[in-house]
Amino acid sequence: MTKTPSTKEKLLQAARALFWTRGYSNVSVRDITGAAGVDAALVSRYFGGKQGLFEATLADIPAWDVLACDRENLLEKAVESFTQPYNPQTDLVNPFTLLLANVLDPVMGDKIRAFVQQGIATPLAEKLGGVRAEEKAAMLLAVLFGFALIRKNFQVKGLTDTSLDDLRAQMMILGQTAVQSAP
Amino acid sequence: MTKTPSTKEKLLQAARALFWTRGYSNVSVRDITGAAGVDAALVSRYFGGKQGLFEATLADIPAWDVLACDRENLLEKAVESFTQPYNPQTDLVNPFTLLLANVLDPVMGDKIRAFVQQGIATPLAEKLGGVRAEEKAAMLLAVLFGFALIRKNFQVKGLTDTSLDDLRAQMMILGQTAVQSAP
DNA sequence: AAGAGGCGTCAACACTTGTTGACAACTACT
DNA sequence: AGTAGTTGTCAACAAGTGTTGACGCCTCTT
Repeated sequence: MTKTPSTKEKLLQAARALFWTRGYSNVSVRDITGAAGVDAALVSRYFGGKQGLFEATLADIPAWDVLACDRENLLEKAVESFTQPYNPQTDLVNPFTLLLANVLDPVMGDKIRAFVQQGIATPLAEKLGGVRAEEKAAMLLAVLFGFALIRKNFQVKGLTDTSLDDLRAQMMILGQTAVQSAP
Repeated sequence: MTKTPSTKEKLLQAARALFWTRGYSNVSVRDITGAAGVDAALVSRYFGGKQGLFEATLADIPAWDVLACDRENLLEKAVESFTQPYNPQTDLVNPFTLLLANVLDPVMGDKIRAFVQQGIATPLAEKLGGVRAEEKAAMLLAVLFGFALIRKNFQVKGLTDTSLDDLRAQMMILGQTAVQSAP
């Protein structure tokens, strides 16, 4: 049986779920502690404040496992990780929405941008290699993030109701196009 | 000479500039009135409150002029409108960032989604026509919005420092791929 | 038994938020 | 001149924000 999580873990879990969907400024400390079922004062006690709690959730983001696989099936893995079924429960491990939800925040924006550049874009460019690696990596990220944005956040009709297999096939074509350098 | 704008116009202008960059919840009424140089009480007087002011800026969005041109040069116009130089002053007429900045807002999200679907995605699908028009339109939007997201918001290196001509060429290829239906 | 340290609860704080109503200044009309 | 309507100013409000310090409870050690 799973042992009951500690208060610190309960706070982290609730914070991640809320920051993930609504962004730093749209979530209050009392929202988090209310969802976690603990007192509001414990956020300052355990994490030094709301900002510290947010940074703890940020540090908690798993390394994007796509970066760990070979160059050949990198594209396939990337597409797969961005076309998972729409399930808030399991999607928590996907850092995408947390990044999107907070990049505009006046205090957290810089942190988010630095994370995307150093933790995602630069390693991806190194993995891709070749000429104009940075540009190709950025284009691929644009395709992936744009897809997730239109599907999950804007919920535009053509992407929310199509089968995952069809979507993945389309995304593979787009991804391959993105990583091919113009002559 | 340009006649001095009325208080209402000054408020709308400042509100658009701030909501555009930081999102609804990250902007306070006093931020706006401070930038406009007017009293904070006038927001409630003229627009019925902060929410009314936001909706006024939303109603102020010009119809996406790309939707007005022919089917042939639609793609070129769309790419062009999304690859303008990074200029906050002129970019105010581009609805993109206002939409992105507020789609996650707990109170404004629904309004934004409805606007994107009815004001952009559906007309674009009708313009594209053919089989799977909705899907193709959504994919094209994903490419366009994803590009703007990675470039302007995340400021990833490969897209911020490349020449506009190169970027446009790349985007044209991606856009054409997006609107081609899989067999 | 007595003390210490970790853990949670409660009330309160200083501050910002959006909004309101009273009041003054000005213009336009009779 | 007098009056009505508009427009801007000021102070204040209630609600919500993040944070702090005092207090009580439980467990372990001596």
